[in-house]
Amino acid sequence: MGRTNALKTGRHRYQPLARVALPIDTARMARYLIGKMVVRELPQGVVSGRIVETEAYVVGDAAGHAYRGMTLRNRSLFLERGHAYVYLAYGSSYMLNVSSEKPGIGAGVLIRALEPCEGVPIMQVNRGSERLRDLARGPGRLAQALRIDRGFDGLDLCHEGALWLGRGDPVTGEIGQSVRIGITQEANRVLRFYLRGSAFPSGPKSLNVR
DNA sequence: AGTGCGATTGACT
DNA sequence: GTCAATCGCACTA
Repeated sequence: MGRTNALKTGRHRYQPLARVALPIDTARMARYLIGKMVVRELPQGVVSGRIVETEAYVVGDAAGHAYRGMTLRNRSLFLERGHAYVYLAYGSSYMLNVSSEKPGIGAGVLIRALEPCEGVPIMQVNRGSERLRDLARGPGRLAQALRIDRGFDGLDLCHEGALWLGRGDPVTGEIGQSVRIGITQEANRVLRFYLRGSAFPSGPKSLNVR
């Protein structure tokens, strides 16, 4: 922290991600997003976190929500890369995804965990939890900490606003990979990415070794 | 109109 | 480690 003055903008430490810099390939995008920032601007202040865990839901993936074609719920997955797809899982947890392919092609990256950076006290209020490690470890917790819901579905995340993606500090550690969490279809595909050695990714230890 | 099912979480043994 | 809550959505009729 602190050596990123070259990236500084008027209001924030980080510039938004440039869409042209996003890989047009879902698995590569999932890896690319490790180390980037999710920034949420709330009335109380800015809340942000560094992405430490993602999962790719690729083209033709039976586990992906776009697999059976476009519906009212999943249509944001078909937007140009860099748009939010937010849905409600299990009736209680919102999931933040980033669309990842060309317009009309449905695929996305699930943001599964953040290392909290700015606005930790706000996250603690939003989550009703004090523990730093639990604030955004898991996709549902992440959305709760940042107050993300279906209202953000379809938002372009490549511009500063209520919710956007920022360039992070360069990733120094290794990026690990594993099978994805919580799915039954295509369960053997290695499409989960995480920052090795970080305390903030979700998942059992057994998945966080490679 | 009815049915079944999760890209999870938190509580509990 | 196990397990149930919870509800929007897709699917069938």
